[in-house]
Amino acid sequence: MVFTANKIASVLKKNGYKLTPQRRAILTAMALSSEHLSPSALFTRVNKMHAGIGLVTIYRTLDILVNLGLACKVHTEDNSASYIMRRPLEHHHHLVCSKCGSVIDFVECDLSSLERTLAAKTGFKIESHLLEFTGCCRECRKIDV
Amino acid sequence: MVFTANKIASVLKKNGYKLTPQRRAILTAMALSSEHLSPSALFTRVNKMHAGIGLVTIYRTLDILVNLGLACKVHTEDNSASYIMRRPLEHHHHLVCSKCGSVIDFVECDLSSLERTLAAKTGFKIESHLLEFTGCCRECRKIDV
DNA sequence: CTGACTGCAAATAGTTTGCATGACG
DNA sequence: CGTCATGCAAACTATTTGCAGTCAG
Repeated sequence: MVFTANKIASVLKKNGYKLTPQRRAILTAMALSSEHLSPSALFTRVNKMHAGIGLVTIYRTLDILVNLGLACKVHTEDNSASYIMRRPLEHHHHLVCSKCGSVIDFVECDLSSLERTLAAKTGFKIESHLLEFTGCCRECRKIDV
Repeated sequence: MVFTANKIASVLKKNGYKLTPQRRAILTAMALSSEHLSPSALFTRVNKMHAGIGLVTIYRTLDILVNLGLACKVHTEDNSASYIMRRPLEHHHHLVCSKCGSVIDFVECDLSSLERTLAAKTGFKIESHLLEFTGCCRECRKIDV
């Protein structure tokens, strides 16, 4: 379950941010998408619903969302960032299709024992981890043989 | 054990690439560093040893190394890429210090059962995975307290 | 009202490309 | 010697910043 646009809107307010039509449109567009969107992809979608919103506003809004922990940045192969609404509470990871770029989330991961081992061996204080599987999704396997 | 500059040089030759002084300098600089280096950091180091090498050449050489599987790209927090010499044969992952950027490799990972579960659930043919821990290394913990 | 927000344009930063010259093999 | 490699400058793409006008609360 993803945060709804309304839910996020109220979090924004609580943190002293104003709720402008632009921000509403951005939140709605993000909530409607289950994939990660690059700032410019989001820009395109947002402008279909509500023309005239600047790319800069997208960047600034994404920045706020990330700072509040409502959205998260995703690593992509090309050099641009992508953003996706964060699931409440859930720590999650991605399964990325190298052909079509579709992304599936998953929450399963049991790395705590490995984490302890590594911490003990290296003296690191481990703060987070990134786990990403790459492969070929069901659809692309059909096409490609 | 990291590839030595010489070892890599011979792989380059085998693959039909010419061995220029610029490439030698880049290989040496990379082999000397245990951390990942961004193209511009590498540029700085390379030019200390052998002035006059263009940043463009760094990019082109890194590209070749990645294609030959001799170096690999590392994810970083800012939007730039970093590269590090790859260890021969070994499948490995990184433990990255968020303070100083040092990288420790490790090979331990047991993700095969998770991989099977995900493959069954999603229909993906999983080809590879990326696992990266981020934290604060022993040295930086001393300094920072 | 008033400070926060927006859009524009211009500035940065990272990376790529076109092209004439230069050098490895 | 021919081809691949290099360096420069310019092109591009992604992102950030300065600023004056606008609007939510």
